[in-house]
Amino acid sequence: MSQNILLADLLLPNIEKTPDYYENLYPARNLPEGARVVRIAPSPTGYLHLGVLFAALVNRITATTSGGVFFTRIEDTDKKREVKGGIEDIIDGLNRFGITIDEGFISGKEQKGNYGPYQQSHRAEIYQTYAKELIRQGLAYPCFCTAEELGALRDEQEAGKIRTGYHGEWAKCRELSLEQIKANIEEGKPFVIRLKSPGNEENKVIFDDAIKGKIEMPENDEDFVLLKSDGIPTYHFAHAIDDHLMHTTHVMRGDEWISSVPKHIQLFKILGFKVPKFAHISPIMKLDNGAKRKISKRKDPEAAVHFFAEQGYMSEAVIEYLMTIAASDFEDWRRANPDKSYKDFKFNLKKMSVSGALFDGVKLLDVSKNIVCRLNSIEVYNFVTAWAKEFDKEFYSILTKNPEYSKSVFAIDRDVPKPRKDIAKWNEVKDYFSYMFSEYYTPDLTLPENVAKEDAVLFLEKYKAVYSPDDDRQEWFNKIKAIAPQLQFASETKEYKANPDAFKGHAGDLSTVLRIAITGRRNTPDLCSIMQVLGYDECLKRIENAIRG
RNA sequence: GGCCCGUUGGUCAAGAGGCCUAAGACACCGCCCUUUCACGGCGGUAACACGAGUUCGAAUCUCGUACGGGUCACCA
Repeated sequence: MSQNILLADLLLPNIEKTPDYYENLYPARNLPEGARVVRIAPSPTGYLHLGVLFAALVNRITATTSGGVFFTRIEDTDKKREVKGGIEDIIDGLNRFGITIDEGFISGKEQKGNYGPYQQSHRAEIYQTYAKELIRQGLAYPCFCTAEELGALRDEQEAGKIRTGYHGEWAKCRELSLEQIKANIEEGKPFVIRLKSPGNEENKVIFDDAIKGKIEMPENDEDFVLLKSDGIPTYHFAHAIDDHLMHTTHVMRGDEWISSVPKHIQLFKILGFKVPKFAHISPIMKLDNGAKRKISKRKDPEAAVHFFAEQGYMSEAVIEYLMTIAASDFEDWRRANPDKSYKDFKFNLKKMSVSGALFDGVKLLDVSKNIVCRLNSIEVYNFVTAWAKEFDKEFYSILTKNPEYSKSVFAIDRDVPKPRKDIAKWNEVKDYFSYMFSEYYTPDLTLPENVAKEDAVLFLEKYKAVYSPDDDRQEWFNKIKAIAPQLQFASETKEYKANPDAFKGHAGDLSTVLRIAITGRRNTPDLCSIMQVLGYDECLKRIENAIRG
């Protein structure tokens, strides 16, 4: 035993505290029964990934539903992969999506809470303290194996068809004597600290995953690395210590971690910690050449959450869509509670899919339309201009040149009892309303097949004479109906349908002619409103242009 | 390859041995409404991976096969 204490001091001479110090520093949280303490622990290796957003959402809503705490912790123990500005990108990204953070990094720069620091690179002493304790107890040891040696070991195992890894008799450094270790250290050989795993592959470890259910796996017997040669912990070790000290009750993370759970459970037990509840979230998938695969940062633009901002999706829409994936009963709830915030939804982990869902951009569009159609013209104006300011400067200046006009454009078929459901994302707006802005107006004056050019011209001439900008919808259409018979068109559609041979067409066809003259399109929102917004002079100009054309 | 997990219409999914002649949503198609388009209403096409077994009875339980996914680092 004293050998172990000597070893501990030799390996980690600068560590003077003991685990008790930290146990006292971070007392249990004072939370009501049933409150769940959850977290996301992203590593700052790039921009905010859709999967991280999804995990954050699930954690957030779990904390909210249970009256618990949602915190963030930065897992920056791999300095090689670290990206500058990575923390800001992730945390600020979450904020932009309305994911509120109770504790930890609440912005790119600020941390909040009594269980910090919330950045693993600032917690080295804590991990080393626990590692030292493990060494003292003979549960961890130094390993001097080089990458080459480890590679050779692996090759040997593969050749002999033996399970690979640093376990059992393959764990050479387990047997090193104190003298050998001393000599190695004096030679300046780098070393890692490994767990002396008490596990046996023959035994089973069973745990109940809150999402996936009961899972049974062989016990861990690998002497995996606790502390890397730079004294920084691996994920596994940091996870056990941080989630214990931060009193996480539910570890909800991507399901790529499932296979490591035996390691984690073993660590928690060895360290004398209470094992948290695990919930492994299935990844969001993507169809690639007919094959399903996890959505990838490298291959899929939509993996980066920034993509949605560029396209002009509302963050609410993305969240709403993610909720439909997260909870199979969410859509039913939404129908019953159309006006509530998703935050009021009672989230149940059991309603999460066990297998990964394919990302469905078409469904997102639909969800998005349902949200946008509830906005009024002022809100749309504000959102579109905010979007354009960042992603379409030209459109921005056009929109803001005459804000009142722009707002009246967005009011068309919107500030009415039954708003139109058309726009899903802001980058569609320019094209959708192009005819409302002279800069983008490129008319296609092709007439429908059933209307002759002469009739169209004649109609426009007659209409021009009676057109008044003050006409309401009723009056507006009445004028078209009044002209119809003069051109052998039916005033009423029913009239035409009852006796199609008696007419060239019906008033609807003529309104299409007018629509084409005014907008250069065959399909638009309410034409009467469009003409009112465009104004008399502009409409007249366009009608005359169409007559000439 | 070892170890885990999964497989219900094109997609998301409900489903916990008889309520399944298998719900709903998106997409698609048709009809109605309608000045176009959209909205809305009504209707339609379309699924339990396969094979054994247990059972009076299986989408649901068991086993096997196939396929898909994850994981096997001093990365997280």
